[in-house]
Amino acid sequence: MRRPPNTKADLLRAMAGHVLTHGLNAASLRPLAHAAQTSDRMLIYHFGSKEALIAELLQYLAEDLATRLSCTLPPGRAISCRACVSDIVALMRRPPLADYMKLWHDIVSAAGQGSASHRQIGEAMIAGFLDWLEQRLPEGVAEPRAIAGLALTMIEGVMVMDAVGQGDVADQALLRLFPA
Amino acid sequence: MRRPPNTKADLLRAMAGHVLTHGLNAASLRPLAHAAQTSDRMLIYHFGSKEALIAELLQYLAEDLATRLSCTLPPGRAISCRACVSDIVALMRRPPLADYMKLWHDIVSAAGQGSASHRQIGEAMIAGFLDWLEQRLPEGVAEPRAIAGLALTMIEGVMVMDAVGQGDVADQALLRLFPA
DNA sequence: AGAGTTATGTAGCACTCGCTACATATTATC
DNA sequence: GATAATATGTAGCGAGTGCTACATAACTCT
Repeated sequence: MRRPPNTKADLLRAMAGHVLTHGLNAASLRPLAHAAQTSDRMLIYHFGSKEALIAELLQYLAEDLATRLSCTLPPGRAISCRACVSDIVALMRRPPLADYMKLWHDIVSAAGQGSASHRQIGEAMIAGFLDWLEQRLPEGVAEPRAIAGLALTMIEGVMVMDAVGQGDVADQALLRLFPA
Repeated sequence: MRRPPNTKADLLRAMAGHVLTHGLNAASLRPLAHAAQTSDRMLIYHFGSKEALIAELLQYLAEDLATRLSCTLPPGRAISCRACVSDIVALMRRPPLADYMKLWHDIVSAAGQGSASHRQIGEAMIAGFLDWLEQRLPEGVAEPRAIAGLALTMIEGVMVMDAVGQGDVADQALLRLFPA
């Protein structure tokens, strides 16, 4: 294995792009293979099964999202809980992170339908987000873990409202969560 | 058309049961037809296309959910915002309404991926829920529409957290939204 | 009774799905 | 250079997809 032209990481990166633009439900082997300039035959060869491939792909995308989040927002603590949440929401609503939110809802949907692998990756993503969010809260906030949970739950609700075209309601709600 | 053994409403009721237990992604014509004791041929005959069928089915299910919500919770206003929200969440988490929440996330997922019909039905469901929720808030709440929006956005977030096994975080968040 | 509309069964088409069998390159090891 | 392990192409299988063509019942209206 000197310089394999298509290492697993290369494949994952290419497939991630496809999934981000077309969604999980359109993630069939042949389209994924085409996006990675290989064949369905080779995807099964590398990952064993579609289920295992999707699991690895979601893992890759989860780390990718976490990295993008940390790198895009200025490091350090927010000036207020309100600013912390509204900054994150604003970021999630615009490309390129908006695509990750569409994918996130695909994961939530599959997890709700009973897919253990989707539920696990979803649980881990929330846990990681929670840790990161807690670190971003302003200093001196009482019970930061609980506040982070409140903020994250609210953010999830906002993203749902956005998805069905009710972003205005979500905006009004955000204004009331942490009064200025 | 005297007594057609299978009227459209009969078909919709039977198919609704199937979709509630198996989800939207498993809603193919043949399984749906089997659930309604008819054939894919007849479903297309009655509804014109699968897309139109799903649209009518979701419309039916949305009205069904609204009816169940109104009939299950005791009529009248809640004693507090906190109780109002927690009663609704408790109801949504248990059968039979939990199935509607899984379906709801399927709708959100499809809407996010750009399906106009799913986005429309989702938008209408939120609007209806918002009206109903506003009516249930205690008397004397300032700006009840905005509070209903806050409560509903939070409820959506709680249901997402539940779907990925983070219901505990959602519970903690609920306790802080409307302090007792 | 004849004509026309409505309802339904049977068969099938063209396509996609995940996956596999088989053959064959390419590379690593001895 | 022989042998073995790794990597890849071609072709296809069986199942499922939405949908249609065709035939034919059953019923309504004149």
